[in-house]
Amino acid sequence: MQGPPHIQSKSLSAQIYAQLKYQLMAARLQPGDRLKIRDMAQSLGTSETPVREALLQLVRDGALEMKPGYYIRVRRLTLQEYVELREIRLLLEPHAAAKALQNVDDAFIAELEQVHETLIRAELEKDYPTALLANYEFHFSVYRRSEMPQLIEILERLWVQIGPLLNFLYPFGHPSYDGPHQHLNVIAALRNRDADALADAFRDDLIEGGRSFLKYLESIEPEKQP
Amino acid sequence: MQGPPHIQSKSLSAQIYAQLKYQLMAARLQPGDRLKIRDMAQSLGTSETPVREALLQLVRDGALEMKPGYYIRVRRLTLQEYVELREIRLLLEPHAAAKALQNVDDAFIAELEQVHETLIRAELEKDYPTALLANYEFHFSVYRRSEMPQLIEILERLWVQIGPLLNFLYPFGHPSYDGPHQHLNVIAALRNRDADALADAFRDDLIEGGRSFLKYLESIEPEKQP
DNA sequence: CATAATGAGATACATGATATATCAAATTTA
DNA sequence: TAAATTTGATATATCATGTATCTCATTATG
Repeated sequence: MQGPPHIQSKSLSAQIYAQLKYQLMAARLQPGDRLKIRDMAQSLGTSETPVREALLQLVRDGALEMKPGYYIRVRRLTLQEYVELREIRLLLEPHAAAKALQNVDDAFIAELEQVHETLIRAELEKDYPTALLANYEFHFSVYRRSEMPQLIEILERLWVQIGPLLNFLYPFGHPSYDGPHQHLNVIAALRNRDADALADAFRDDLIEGGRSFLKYLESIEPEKQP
Repeated sequence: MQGPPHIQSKSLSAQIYAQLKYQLMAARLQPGDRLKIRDMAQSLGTSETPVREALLQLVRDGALEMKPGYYIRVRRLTLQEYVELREIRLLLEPHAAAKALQNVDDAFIAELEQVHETLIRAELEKDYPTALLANYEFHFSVYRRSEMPQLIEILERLWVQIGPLLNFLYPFGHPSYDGPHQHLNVIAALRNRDADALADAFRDDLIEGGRSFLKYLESIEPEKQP
């Protein structure tokens, strides 16, 4: 999600799709939020067709759910679905990171540290949308260096499914930092050019980052989210 | 791809999407084949809107490629893209198989042997569409037992990207069986309830199955496919 | 209290209009 | 004369608009 979307010279469907994806990642939308084609078309100043097409793409991505003749809303992940997504991410993300290592230079590591600082600052200030975007940027700026575009596509789809849930849970369950932040292990591993340590650092970040979310999800699962 | 598509009581887009997906897996379409919205709408007896929507889904899946104002055609994978997809599959498919093991019983193994026999018979008779579908069925009937629906979704998307290429290459490059077929190792591992052996068998099947494709792809890559 | 009819709201689809990319032929130019 | 460029015709996707249909909630009814 590189900056706010100012796309041009693409089809309208594609532009709307990109906008929505950004909103899903940037804490603008929460699980269960309903999206109405007609309203969106009006507020965007377009017709319903491209809106509908963009929404259908996101349904396919698993970010939205649709009851055919009736409504479209931001998908609500069950606890079980969240766990499954995490399991898949554990298979893919450490691998992407390890592959990225060969394309990492010192300048990149410096940039990454900047992103991490932005994340920490935003968390302290309780600016969760910024924190979420910084976390996204931290992970994907590494993954992108893997030069595996199709793997990155898959990972983007996984993240856009989880995004709204994080938006909802972040204030309650963001990592607590008893120990050092896992991102620092990532940076250290990059410095040492140690692929195994790098993969492990991402694995740990995923597990630790998810732990508090999981705990919270378990506690509210019976009653479901609003 | 369970049998020919006779879908009902779904949205038109979804029906058309399912049909196209089937055709992509069943050797009806080859890389580079062009798909025209208007023609398809006419031959299906529907309007253009649902056709376009179905095609857009498949573009999103990576099965089709589209030059925005101009054409839509079956995607042509480059050698590099094929290799990347195989790398991703190697991360996911053995895992899915291992997870499936706990839900496998003897009746299932017997069914799987039937599917494998269908595959072998079809290959001998050079009935490649049937062989491809049987191979699909062999793999996914195992994966489905993993009870990881989202992982299976991802795998389906990977296969639908590769499908047309296999349709094109199968006559040239289908596995040669110097040794025993890897599917037999799969069945043996299932019988022994050996998760590691099962994962390895799928890994080997993927690598061996891809080897001859790769060789062929490399030989024609410079000039590209028709 | 359970069930059936009714109505509002939203999506799904069909139809029609517009814009744009490509290709080929004609024209210009070296 | 040959090459390159322009120009126009054609085909196609894209988007807008209008209509039909479906789902659910509410209310009426047995």
